[in-house]
Amino acid sequence: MKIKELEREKLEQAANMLKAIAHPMRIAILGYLEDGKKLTVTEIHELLKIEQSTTSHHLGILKDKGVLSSKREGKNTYYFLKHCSLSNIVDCISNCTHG
Amino acid sequence: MKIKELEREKLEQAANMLKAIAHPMRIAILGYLEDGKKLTVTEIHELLKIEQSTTSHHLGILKDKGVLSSKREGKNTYYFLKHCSLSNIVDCISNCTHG
DNA sequence: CGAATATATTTATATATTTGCATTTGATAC
DNA sequence: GTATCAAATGCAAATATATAAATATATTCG
Repeated sequence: MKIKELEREKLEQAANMLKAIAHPMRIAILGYLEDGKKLTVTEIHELLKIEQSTTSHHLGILKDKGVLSSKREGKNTYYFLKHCSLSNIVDCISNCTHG
Repeated sequence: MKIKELEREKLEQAANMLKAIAHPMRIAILGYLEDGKKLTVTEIHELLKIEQSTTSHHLGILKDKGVLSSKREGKNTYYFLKHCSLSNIVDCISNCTHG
């Protein structure tokens, strides 16, 4: 595999990760998961006041792209940040946003 | 306007900004614009080896969403980061990426 | 086992994005 | 003025994404 390919792949992975985050609801989810907090699908779906299936879908995207991890405990599945530093992205984008 | 609306709007703006960044070519562009560097459309189009019109389109998206600013000088238009701290996002996502 | 709760997946429709080509606009030089 | 270089725009086809409703899968409890 060429260096160039590696670069392209890495760029693509980075883009996919950012694309996963780049959605109002998913940014809100990340906002709730700062400082290593762990929340269940139901908790998030109630906090955000959106459909359960939609919530699960969003969490699935974030997990699939490597933003979140999950851990099942009994009936519940807890979701949490895979890399704590990802909170920086939300903080940074918030700073650059006037509103 | 309600607090909730403000929140929703801010989330949306943040999402739009991230969505603008969340593309392989546009991440690459941001990579070239670290440390306050300024580059023209042609320079970027040659660096990335993509069509001029495609380059212009990407730059337009980044500018429209508040990620980049531009400054015309004669025939050339220079593009640069609007907030230097936005480089942190690229750095952060690169760190969280294995590739 | 069956009922209840928590999550995930499937499906369909609507909407948005990416890309390159062709064209156009803008700025400079002659 | 015309020619030239730089950048932006309009368009169309392919592709991707968002949402909700319905359904399916797990897990626990009795």
